[in-house]
Amino acid sequence: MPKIVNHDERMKQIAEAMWRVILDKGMEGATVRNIAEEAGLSLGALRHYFKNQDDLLVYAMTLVRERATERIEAVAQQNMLPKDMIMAVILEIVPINEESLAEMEVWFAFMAHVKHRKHELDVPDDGIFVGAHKLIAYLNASGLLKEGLDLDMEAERLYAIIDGIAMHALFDSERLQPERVKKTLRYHINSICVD
Amino acid sequence: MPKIVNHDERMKQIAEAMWRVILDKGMEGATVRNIAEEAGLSLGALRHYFKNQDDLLVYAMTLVRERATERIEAVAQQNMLPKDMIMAVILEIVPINEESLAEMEVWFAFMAHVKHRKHELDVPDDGIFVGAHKLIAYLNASGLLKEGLDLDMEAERLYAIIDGIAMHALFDSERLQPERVKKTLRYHINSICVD
DNA sequence: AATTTAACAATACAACTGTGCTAAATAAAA
DNA sequence: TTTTATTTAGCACAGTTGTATTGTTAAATT
Repeated sequence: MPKIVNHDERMKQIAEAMWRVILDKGMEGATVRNIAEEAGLSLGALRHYFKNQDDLLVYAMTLVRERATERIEAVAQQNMLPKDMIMAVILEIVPINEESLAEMEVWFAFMAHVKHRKHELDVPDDGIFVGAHKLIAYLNASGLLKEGLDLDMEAERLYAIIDGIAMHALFDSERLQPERVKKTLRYHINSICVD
Repeated sequence: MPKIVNHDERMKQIAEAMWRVILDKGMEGATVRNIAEEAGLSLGALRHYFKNQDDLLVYAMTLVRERATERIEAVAQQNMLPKDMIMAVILEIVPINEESLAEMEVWFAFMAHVKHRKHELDVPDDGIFVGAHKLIAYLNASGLLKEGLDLDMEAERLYAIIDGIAMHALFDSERLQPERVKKTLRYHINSICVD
């Protein structure tokens, strides 16, 4: 087969081009033409890889999720102190740098766009809910949690805080800068952990 | 037939029609034609009240914010126990019924849509940040806050929890139902208050 | 009574949309 | 080299978009 780049690689390049377009022009600017141009391809070429726009949309979303999951798992496999690991994992979700800020914006744009079409599109879940539960369970297993806490409630609360801060960091990045994000997260973790 | 309703009333009707369209079809379905049809008006009529789409967008956003603010202020003026009032105020923001769920969805759609156009559009702030600070300050003034809390951090955390839960209630309303929303919020408030 | 203005409706239009189709170019296999 | 499959480009198409223009009617003002 003609393999300057392989098929999957091209699909990823197109998906990444879509991210860039969304970052630059928002979801309303994410037309097949704009994406093709950003990817340096013709309309026909793009259509060769994705038979319609929804296919590309779902693929691009799934790829965002995969990339984030990979980063988190890489962090989780490092050998760190439990409280440090929790922080490190959360900081892979919450946008604190250019890359994760872009990722978050793309994900948000996707979610808002896809909200009223969940039934017709196979939209991936972000997995943060189960992640929050795992983090709380891990803290508990490490014996770091304070006495008398409700684990289920703590997971729900952590889940809300993660996405809340992520959202604020995205929409009000000037006010909620990386240092303040970290400070707030550390404050919360300390509030539920023994010293 | 002019003057059946006055000018401002018509503008509100059109904005409300826009909300309904967004709820039904999402932001991508919020075209001037769909909005006009939903409002029972012609394109020309709509254009008589809003000279372009951005004007309508900003007006509709502002109206969402105003309505919510009014509801919250009405609650705040009731004579309640501080902790109950805090809960009541937050429950006016977080979507727990059809109306506030719709409001939140519209607001979210707006935010996602105007994200990359903030500079050219005069989009209103939701005011929840200052609201969260006020709530914490009120709890503190009432002597209900636990010792040794960082007020600024508590406000930031409450702000994140409110918007995080709001977001989850919106996108995962099946799992995060009203009772669980209330339970989580009560859990958090109790965790920062003396018994 | 005459004039102006507010409140619409109808239509036109250029730009842009996703998608389908055809044909050419390219590379691999024979 | 020939054959075959993959990749790419270009364009047509029908539909939708926001907006501009023009026309009509009735109320308000003079």
